[in-house]
Amino acid sequence: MDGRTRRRNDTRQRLYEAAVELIAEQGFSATTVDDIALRAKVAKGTVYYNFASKTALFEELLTHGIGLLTDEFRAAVEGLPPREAVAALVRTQLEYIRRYQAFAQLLLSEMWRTNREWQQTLVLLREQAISVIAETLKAGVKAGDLPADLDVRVASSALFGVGLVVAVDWLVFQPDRSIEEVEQSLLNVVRRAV
Amino acid sequence: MDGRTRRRNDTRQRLYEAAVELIAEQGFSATTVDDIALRAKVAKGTVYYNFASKTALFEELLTHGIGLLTDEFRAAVEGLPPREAVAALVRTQLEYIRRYQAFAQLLLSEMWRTNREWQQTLVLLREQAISVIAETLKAGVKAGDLPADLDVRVASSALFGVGLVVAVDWLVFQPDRSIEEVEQSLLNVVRRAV
Amino acid sequence: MDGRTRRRNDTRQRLYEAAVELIAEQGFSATTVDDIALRAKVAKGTVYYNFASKTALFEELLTHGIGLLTDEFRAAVEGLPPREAVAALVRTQLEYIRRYQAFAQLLLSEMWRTNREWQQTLVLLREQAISVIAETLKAGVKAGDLPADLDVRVASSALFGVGLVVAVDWLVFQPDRSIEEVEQSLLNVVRRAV
Amino acid sequence: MDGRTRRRNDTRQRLYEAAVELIAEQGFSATTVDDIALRAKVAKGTVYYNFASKTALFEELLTHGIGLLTDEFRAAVEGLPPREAVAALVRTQLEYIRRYQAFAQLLLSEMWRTNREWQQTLVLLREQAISVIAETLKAGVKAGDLPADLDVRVASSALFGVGLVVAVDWLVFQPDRSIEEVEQSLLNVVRRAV
DNA sequence: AATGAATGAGAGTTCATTCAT
DNA sequence: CATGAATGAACTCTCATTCAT
Repeated sequence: MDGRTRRRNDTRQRLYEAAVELIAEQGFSATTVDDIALRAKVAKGTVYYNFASKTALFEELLTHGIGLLTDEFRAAVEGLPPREAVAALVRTQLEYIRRYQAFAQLLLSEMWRTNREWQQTLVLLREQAISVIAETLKAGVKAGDLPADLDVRVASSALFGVGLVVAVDWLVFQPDRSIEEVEQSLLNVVRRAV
Repeated sequence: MDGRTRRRNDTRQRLYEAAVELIAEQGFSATTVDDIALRAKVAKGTVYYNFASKTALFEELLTHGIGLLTDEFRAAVEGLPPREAVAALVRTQLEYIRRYQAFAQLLLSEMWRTNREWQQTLVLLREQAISVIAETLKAGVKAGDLPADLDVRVASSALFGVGLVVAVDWLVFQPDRSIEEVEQSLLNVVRRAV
Repeated sequence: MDGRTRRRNDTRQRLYEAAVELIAEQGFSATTVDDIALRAKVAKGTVYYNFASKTALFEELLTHGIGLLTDEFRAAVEGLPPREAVAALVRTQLEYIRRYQAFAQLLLSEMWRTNREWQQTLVLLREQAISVIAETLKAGVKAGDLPADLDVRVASSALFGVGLVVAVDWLVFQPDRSIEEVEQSLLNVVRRAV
Repeated sequence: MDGRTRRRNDTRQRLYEAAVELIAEQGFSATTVDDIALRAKVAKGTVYYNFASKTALFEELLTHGIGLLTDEFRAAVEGLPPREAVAALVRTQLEYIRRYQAFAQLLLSEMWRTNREWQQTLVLLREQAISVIAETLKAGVKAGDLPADLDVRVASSALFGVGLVVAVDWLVFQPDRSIEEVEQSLLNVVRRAV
């Protein structure tokens, strides 16, 4: 990687971060390209030098963020027996949300919208992340470690949503409490529930 | 109420409904006043004759919607013993979300944002609704029906969020499943959890 | 005049007064029909019941106001010898401006504009008022009481303008000084000048 | 100054000129931003790229214009004995008004309004310009060249107003007469008056 | 690789005017 | 004679996007 490419990657990274934070706070529409450029400390034109459009920047950002989560999900369950794998998923999600709080907020706000340009992209990405959960649950049912009548589709979707909403709620409204407490409570509930 | 007042209230009601639906689908910023007027079948100026601004319309709408939920929560727990009261809250929330799906979607999208004009209003309203849950849980702990070590603040907040996200997820992504299933699963989980 | 007509005249008078004050303060365009109705304590529709349009209200108001001034000019010079007549005109103008301060401000603001709807009306009215001054000066020149080389057209126009600007300046920026002082200064200057 | 800065200053200058002319003709409220952009031959957005708001453009314009007049006043009286200095002020003002006719018209229309956003700015600027006149008169009184009982505050204010109204009246209603005549008449009157 | 002045379509808002009551 | 809810054209202002430098 030569100097130019490195510089460019730097700029792109700064733009990603600026965009995630701002969109988490205000939403996509309310965040202007001027805002993003200002926070990333580049000129407005630079945004368009690096991304085709505001929407493209957002979509790349979604893909990047959820791809990361999916990868971490995959790594977490690798080789674990079903019940431990479920616990690992919960821990991984919480950990991820703590690290990328703004991105999590953004997901929570956009995931259950309809009629947005990037809806299709988002649905696909969601599917991707949830499928790791679903596979884990399916394996558990097959192995007899989880109840045979567990509705895998509903359960994996709910697991994902619950983790997201509980963690973000904690970060936004009760930031004084330790994440371990939240993790413990969630794990307890999940263990009893499945 | 004279003819004029009735006409005006009609108009306001139509505007509420149009705005809720559109904002649920697209978010506040992406929804234009033209859109709202068009769907409510009034002229754009009429929106401004009835509300001071787009933001004011949204705030009145939030106040109205959450006020309704809070009232239903209050009515639901009236005179019930703790564990039944908790179940009643869950049922009420799901019922409410089913009836006012668009409003629920809107809440899910806006509730965990920060830095928006109406944030303060929203935090207050949230407090209002959640306080009914908190009181119910507190009474249950006091009566010995719920675990003595239950963290009421975390639990009520989580209960509210989980209901919201699971129900909306169901409405958006799995509308083919019956609400009773969802209710049953949620009740099971909640019962075990508390 | 029956009860109805009296009531109507009342309303019209109130609207006149409200409009004059507001237009003096803010100008014609910046004054809204809502403002006028509010200050006159009538409903907005009432303005349109009494006047064809905002512009018509303003034109009637100009005609009425300058007509009054012209009449007072005429009455003031009646039968006086030239030099006394000039003094009388100055005194009359000041007196008038003191009584109808808002209207005078309004005149000062609109009289030297160009390209406005009512420009033609205003020019005509101005001519009307100034012609009384011009006739007085002409008679003075003829009688040998005023310099033979006095440019009547320039002088009458200047006399009118100077009186207006000095008086309004006094009312707006030096309201603590007595009108007699202003009158005395003006009379001195005018006497020496002609 | 680089190319970009030069381009931008060009644009700002063109906008100043377009705005002055239009506001002089029609007044501030009746002049639209579209009008201004059209006459300056730039896009509407460019107005807002260069000025925060229509009001801000107007205020900058006022500051710029009266600053210029004040500077010329200062340069004109520099080193002159009192009576000559007064004559120089009159000549300077007339010359200025002839050069910037539209701005003078605008001043005449706005200076004696009340209750406008920029009123405070205008009062301050007026003070600035008039203070040069006042200082000149004060020096004359001190030197014994002007009557000891001259009310400096009233006189300087009147001098400013009279010059403005007479010159603008001449430009608007008697553009056929030469400026020298007007200057001569004004100088005569002023000389006798003080 | 980056910049920032300029653009114009489209957003929120205002307001003179109409009309059913 | 008077009202005030409703209207829509026209306004001020915003912002994603372009492009010459």
